[in-house]
Amino acid sequence: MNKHELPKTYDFKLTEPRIYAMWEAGGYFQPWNDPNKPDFDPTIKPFVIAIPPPNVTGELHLGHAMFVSVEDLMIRYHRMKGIPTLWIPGTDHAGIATQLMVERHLLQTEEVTRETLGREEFLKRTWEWKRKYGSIITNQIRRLGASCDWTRERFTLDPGLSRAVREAFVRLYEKGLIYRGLRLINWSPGLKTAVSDLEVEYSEEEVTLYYFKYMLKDSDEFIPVATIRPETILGDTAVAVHPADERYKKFIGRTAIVPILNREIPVIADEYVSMEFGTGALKITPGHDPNDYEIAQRHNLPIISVLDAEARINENGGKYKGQDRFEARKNLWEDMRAAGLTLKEEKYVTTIPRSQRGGEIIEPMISTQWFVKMDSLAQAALEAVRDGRIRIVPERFEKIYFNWLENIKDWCISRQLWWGHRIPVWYCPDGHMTVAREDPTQCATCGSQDIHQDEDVLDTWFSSGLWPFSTLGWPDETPDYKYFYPTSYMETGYDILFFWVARMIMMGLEFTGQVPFHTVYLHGLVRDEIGRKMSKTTGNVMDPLEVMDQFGTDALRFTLLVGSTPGNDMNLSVKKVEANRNFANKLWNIGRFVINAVSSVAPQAPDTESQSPITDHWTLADSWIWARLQQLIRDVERQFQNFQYGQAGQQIYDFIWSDFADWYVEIAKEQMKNPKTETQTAVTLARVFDVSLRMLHPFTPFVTEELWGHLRSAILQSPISSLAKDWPQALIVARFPEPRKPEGWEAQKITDFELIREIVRSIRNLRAEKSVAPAKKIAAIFVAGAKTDLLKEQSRVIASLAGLDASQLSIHQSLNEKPQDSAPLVVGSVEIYIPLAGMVNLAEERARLEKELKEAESHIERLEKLLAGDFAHKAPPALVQKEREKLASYKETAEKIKAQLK
RNA sequence: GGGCGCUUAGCUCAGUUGGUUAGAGCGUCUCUCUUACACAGAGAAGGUCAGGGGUUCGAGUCCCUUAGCGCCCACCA
Repeated sequence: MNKHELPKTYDFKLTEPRIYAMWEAGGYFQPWNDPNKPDFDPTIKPFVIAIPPPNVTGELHLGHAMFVSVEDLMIRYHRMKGIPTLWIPGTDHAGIATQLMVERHLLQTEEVTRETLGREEFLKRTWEWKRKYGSIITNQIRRLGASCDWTRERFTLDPGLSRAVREAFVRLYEKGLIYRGLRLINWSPGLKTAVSDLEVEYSEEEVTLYYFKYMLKDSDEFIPVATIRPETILGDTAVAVHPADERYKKFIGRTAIVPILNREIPVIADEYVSMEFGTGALKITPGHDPNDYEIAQRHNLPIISVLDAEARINENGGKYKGQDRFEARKNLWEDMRAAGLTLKEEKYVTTIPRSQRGGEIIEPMISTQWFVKMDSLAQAALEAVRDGRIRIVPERFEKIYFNWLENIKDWCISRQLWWGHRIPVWYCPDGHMTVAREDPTQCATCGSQDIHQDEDVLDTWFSSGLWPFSTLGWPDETPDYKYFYPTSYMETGYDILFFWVARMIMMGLEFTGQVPFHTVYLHGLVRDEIGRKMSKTTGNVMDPLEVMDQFGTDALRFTLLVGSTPGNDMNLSVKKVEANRNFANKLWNIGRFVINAVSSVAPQAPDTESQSPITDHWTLADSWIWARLQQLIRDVERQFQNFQYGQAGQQIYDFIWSDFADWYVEIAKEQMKNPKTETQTAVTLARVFDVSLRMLHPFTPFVTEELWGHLRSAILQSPISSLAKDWPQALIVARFPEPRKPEGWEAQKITDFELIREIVRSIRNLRAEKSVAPAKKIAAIFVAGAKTDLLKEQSRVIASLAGLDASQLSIHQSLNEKPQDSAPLVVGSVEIYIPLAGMVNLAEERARLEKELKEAESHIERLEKLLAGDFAHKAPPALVQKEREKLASYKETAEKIKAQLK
């Protein structure tokens, strides 16, 4: 009959790709106020998020699903508020990760290493790889429903962004904030590159602590020393003891002999040495230990490096040259044992530095690298958060942020890799450095044309740090940059607060003089259902693509958004996603019902212009659901303002399922049968459903868009078409509901309806208790007192929902004699008698009533005590009033029950 | 060594200006394929909100403390 025959089950597989294509083709992802267009209005403030760029060769994981869900929610919400909204997408070249991937691939397929290919060829291959696979991740982001402006997509190695990197480097250099120097840095022997402090992870491990003798020159005396890395003995340049240590005082200033190598080194005194720990004496290896390095600086000790790039012993290691560090450790120890220099070995638990990427043990090494001076940058970044220009949500991360920045050390930014932004510095044979924005042809100092560029590339995070403005055209003052910068929110996982967020803030302030965003929202990590980190080795990785295949994108998104709170990790289980798939389907079926109702409105239906559903002929249910909806809109708005997205989603869910579907829709079925109420019911259904879809859209964009389209066209083709006359083509740009001040009638309607609802529930309850067949209509007698009019008015509703026989239903203000052979119920001040011939067991009924009486009385007791105390004059009057009313109601109930029991 | 988070129904978790004997989903039990939906409907059972102390008229919510779990930061060989 109607044109809107929708299938019984929501088919997300067909719907999602179609809807996404519609959005993208419709240009909805682009800000409606565009600085590059003639009708641009610069006075309208936009809402902007720069996406955390996924690795260009990465694969979609739940971390992506999480940030897309949250950011798309933020973006869609603001877009629906009518704000010009821009979500800038893009990808990160991810230096180490990508280079490793390509290297591995080349080795597998062609059996070549990057070294044999050479730098130029290797980079060519990597670009090919990027071109071939780089769009996989962005397409997967699309599948999540991300409403990014793909016309503004960026890649960190794009010419524009590369220019920004150079600009940033040169400016910092010219300001003296970038320097090159020989320093002790963290070296990754597996990756053969320096890494920053952040890229080193420490894990507690059990190792061996080796005790040995440091023999003193020309003497049988020795100083006992302990180490966990015996191979570093080869690089020792001193033995240190505490100046006040009675045991070793006498050795200070003497000479010790390095085992096996027989090098002579001094015994020095330094307060750093702890007398209580170990043997109280310390071997000093400035070339391979940060503390020793500092001590060496104080005492002017030589620095000897004994390891090469792959952590093999170098020429300074005598006969151990060429041996791997662990091999050398074993061999050296054996030799020392043979020489009678060892004392003992014991098990020892300590923190071991490991590479975040490769997992191998990081080796501190002396090396020439590029650094960024952090003091002034960090200071500015601290200020920005302290003075509130940037707000971090949840707030507790501010402390963590402060703590890190207050203790920050210079940032090693050079990497011995090929894939990345090459350091824009050229050297001539005389050692002059030329630092330039454009590739120079000659040395800036001496004019020599024999110049070569620094071999190293920059840390990936250097370019990521520029992301919020480099994507908008900086350093040029482009229209996009001028309008969209600074961005609004920065949304990302708390695990990259230091790596990325802090650096963006520092660089943003340094280069643009503005905070790059005013709000940082940090989400938690997604873990498996029992809280374990998802990892390939544990085998508990959930693939978002599979989850979406099985349950749909909306279900996954809703699950990630609801039940997770900012900054807290969440445990994700398939069960939850399934439950939310069910919700999408529930919504779908509510939609089918609503659309059907709209389509069946009689042609001569009256006009529906009135915006308020409160006219004389609107039913209690109509008014109630509308009032509840207004309440919900207010709650949701508040929740959005406070970043409580999960809470907002949950409330919308509850409203739709528990209020709208379970109650209003059921009542609507009855009202639709009555020509008098048919139209208003369809209108109410349509309105409430429309608003629900709008509110839900940022959470579950696909199913809501699809349903809204059907709803809209159903309305436009119906006699109530004026309802949708101002609606746009697509829900994605429809207005998000605005909260209104509660109107006077709302509270009363809600209270009245609650009574009806309680009455229905208690009758249903009784039916279940008495095992009355569900289809059986039963009689009922109501004694309603002051509520008589209300009940009379609602008798049809009560009858249909509670399965009563309308012809055997009577409502009295009072009754002299209580009906015989009936089960008595008391709801508030209303008494209900259900005649159940032969099924009423007097003893049972008494027991039930007594139980209810006891409950009411315990409430009375509690409330009386409460109201007799300080509560009555200390608590807010409105609250006291509410409790008084409750007490009165319980008292009435109790009296009614007592009367029953007589 | 600092700092932070978590501990609420059998399970996974919500519960943000403290307001009155706690909510959801899943699971369990009883009914029902009632013309939107069995990916559903109706009903039910289930919690001394980790333990202790305090502030308050009132605490799951604020303060102190203890315990367990987890995370971050930190140079003790």
